[in-house]
Amino acid sequence: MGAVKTKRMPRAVREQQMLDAAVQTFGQRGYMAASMDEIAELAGVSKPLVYLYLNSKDDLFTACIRREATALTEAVRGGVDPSLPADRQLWEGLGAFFTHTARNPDGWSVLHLQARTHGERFAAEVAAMREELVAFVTQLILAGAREAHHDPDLPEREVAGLAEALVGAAESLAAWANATPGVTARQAAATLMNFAWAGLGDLMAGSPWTPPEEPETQAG
Amino acid sequence: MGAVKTKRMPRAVREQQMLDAAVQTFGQRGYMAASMDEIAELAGVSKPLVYLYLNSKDDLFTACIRREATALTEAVRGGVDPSLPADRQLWEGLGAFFTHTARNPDGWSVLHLQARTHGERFAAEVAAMREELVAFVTQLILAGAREAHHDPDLPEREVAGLAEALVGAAESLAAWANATPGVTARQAAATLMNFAWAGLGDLMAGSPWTPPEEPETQAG
Amino acid sequence: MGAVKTKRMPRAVREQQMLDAAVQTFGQRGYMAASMDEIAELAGVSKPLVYLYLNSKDDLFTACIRREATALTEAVRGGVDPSLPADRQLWEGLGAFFTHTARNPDGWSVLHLQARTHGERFAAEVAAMREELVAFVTQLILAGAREAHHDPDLPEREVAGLAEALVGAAESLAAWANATPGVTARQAAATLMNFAWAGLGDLMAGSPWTPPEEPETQAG
Amino acid sequence: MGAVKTKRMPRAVREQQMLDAAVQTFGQRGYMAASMDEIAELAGVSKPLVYLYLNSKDDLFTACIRREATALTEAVRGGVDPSLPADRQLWEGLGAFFTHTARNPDGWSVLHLQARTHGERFAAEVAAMREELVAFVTQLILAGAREAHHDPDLPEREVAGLAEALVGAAESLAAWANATPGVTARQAAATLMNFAWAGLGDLMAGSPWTPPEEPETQAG
DNA sequence: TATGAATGAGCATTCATTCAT
DNA sequence: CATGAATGAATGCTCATTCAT
Repeated sequence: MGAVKTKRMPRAVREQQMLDAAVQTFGQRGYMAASMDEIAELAGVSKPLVYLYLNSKDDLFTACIRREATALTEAVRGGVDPSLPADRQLWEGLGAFFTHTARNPDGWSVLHLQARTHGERFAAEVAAMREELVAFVTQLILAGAREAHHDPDLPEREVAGLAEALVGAAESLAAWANATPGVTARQAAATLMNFAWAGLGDLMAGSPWTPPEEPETQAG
Repeated sequence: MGAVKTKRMPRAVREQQMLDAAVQTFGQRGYMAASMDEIAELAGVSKPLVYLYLNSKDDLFTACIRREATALTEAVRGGVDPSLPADRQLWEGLGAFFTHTARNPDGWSVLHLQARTHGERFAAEVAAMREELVAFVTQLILAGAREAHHDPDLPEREVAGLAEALVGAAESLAAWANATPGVTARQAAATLMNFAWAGLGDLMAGSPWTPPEEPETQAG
Repeated sequence: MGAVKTKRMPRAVREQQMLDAAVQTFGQRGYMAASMDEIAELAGVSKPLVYLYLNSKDDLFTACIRREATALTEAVRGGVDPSLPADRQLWEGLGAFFTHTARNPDGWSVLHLQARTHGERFAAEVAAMREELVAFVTQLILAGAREAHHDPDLPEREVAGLAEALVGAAESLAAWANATPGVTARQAAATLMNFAWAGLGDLMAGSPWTPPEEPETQAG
Repeated sequence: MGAVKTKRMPRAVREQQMLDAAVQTFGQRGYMAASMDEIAELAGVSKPLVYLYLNSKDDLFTACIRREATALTEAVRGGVDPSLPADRQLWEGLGAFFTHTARNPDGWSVLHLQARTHGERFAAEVAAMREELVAFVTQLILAGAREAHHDPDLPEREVAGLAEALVGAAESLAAWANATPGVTARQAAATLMNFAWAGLGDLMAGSPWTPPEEPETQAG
């Protein structure tokens, strides 16, 4: 179990092993139920070394949050082509989001569940990342409105609320997609895109939002 | 601190006091960080009495979840008039939801955060309640589609995903509304209703969903 | 479970019910593992009543020891006809002993195991009874020696040791007989009688002690 | 009080110190009344270290039983010269037994009293050792019978009962010898040897079994 | 006579954290 | 760079015992 016991490796490498073990353990057991003993064993090192490098359980958890938050935001930003129209950007961003969370369930659990349930300090850490995502979505909404050149009367707070709702729906669907067998990241993205862009009213009237054909692998 | 030390009360009353204290403590500290000592003190009783009545930390937490889940579902169902059209029912349900969660932040924390992060047993308990809400929303969506007499091509799973997204967005907005000063339950409901019913596309094109005028307190 | 809940009985009767429950519980669970709760429930009364009548766990246990010790000594004394020769008396006494202990395993457990393992106070209580039995056996040995009119050179302490060994062997065989299926009280008595009276040397040389034919039910 | 606080010792040494303290505490207080706190303090270490090495109160007790059982059987077997005649072997074995139990009263208490009164698990552990002793005695009885070349008609179960009685008598006498000032292991062995080998009948008739003179230190 | 309500005190166990090497 | 040895401080839980009625 755990990493193979290879001795004497450079600090940076060891640290990553520890963070890997920590994310896995925190994600599966929860912050409080995860013991430093278990993390150290899973990382294949002795407990004092974990303390030497990461300082304390608190700091270790914070490091996990930061690493996973960065990874997630980079995945989303990296998945989006800023030259496309707003709805296409949203569609791509959602796809990247669902793909990343599906591939890193422990990291997502750390961010979405653990970090928000164990003290303001950690919650603030994720909140920062979340605000980045919300801001990104907010920009998309405003850009979309501009593109519709309707200069729609969307007040500041209203847009903030919409972005918040969209991100919240995405987070919720991520868990649903992970838990429902047969639902892919792409399908989750499509469902949410429909919901968010077309709205229930249009959907019921038979006017869904139409996803582009095979956007990722397409030539043009 | 804690309830006034009133002695010798009937069991039923004491049990409610204990549940009150437990919901508050679990909601604020988290399941693991909450100590039975703290709960007992807050309830104004000795620890053995808590164990005598509620059996174990596990059982106490389960009792909290059940009480809060029941309270929430009843608040939502009770806030809806089933004779109204679908969008109105949704509007009222969301209003009741945001109102209840705003008034019971600790209970909402127990359901939304704590119960989902500490073992399958507890998660399953909330999942049952959540499914009830999702089913409720699913019925509304189907009813709305029927009302639009368009027999829209909404496959089973698609509807489930939509309902999931809507509930998720609501849950997320509840936290946002609680945390953002000046955002009322009514405003949160309006934002979400706009988002869900009209969709971003329509919103950007200047066609929002229009809430009824002062539905609860209206003259005519 | 437990006695049928009949209310308002005279104190003496209730006390016996409590002692019955206590002996059973102490005998099976052990002194420390037995809880006053369990005893009260088994006795079909509330805990305060147990305290009202028997005062404390300590006192309750002492009462159990006394009752069982008295019952055992009376059974042994009552089973012996003092007009018979020494070996016959020993034979009858052993039979009564094995019969009683087989019929009251919980009481025997209280005396033989529990009382000796939980503090001097209790041990002294059984020691008193045991000394009575040892004294009885000592008298039999001296009487037997006199009957053999050999005025054998048996010093005081030697006789005490012999009696001690005999009683110890009996106690040990009682447990063995209870645990070994198919070994009756009579057989246990015969085995011990052989061992004690004839001795291994004689047994090996083919000269066992001969038990009388059907002593208890005999005509003459 | 307790061991001098010597820091940083190898695990094996600390474990023995802990077992020493545990045997003493269990032997004197009893299994349930002994607290891990007391044992740790007596061992001169902190409680967590006891748990780190010995795992649980249960396991600690089991370890005590095993250590003491092994020590006792080895003492008895080591005290016997198998080339001697049966009665001499028995005499030596009894001597070793009484000597060992007199020197390790706490260990003997653990085996004889505590282990038998606190759950089947522990009882089974001692029962194994006891059966070894009973088997040893059974062999001696059969060997003795063969030496008397009388091919005495001793049925299987009869011999088992005899051995059981002898061991039981020995166990009982061990307690008696420890509690009676002035009774040495040698005297206890002589008393039991008389009782067991010659039998009360022969003793009364003036034909005791004769112990060899100074067996351990004599030349021939 | 009898009990529902209540508690002080203690116990086994675990965990984050630190020396000394 | 790395660890075996060690602990202070909690925490969940139980039990004998007592009021107030």
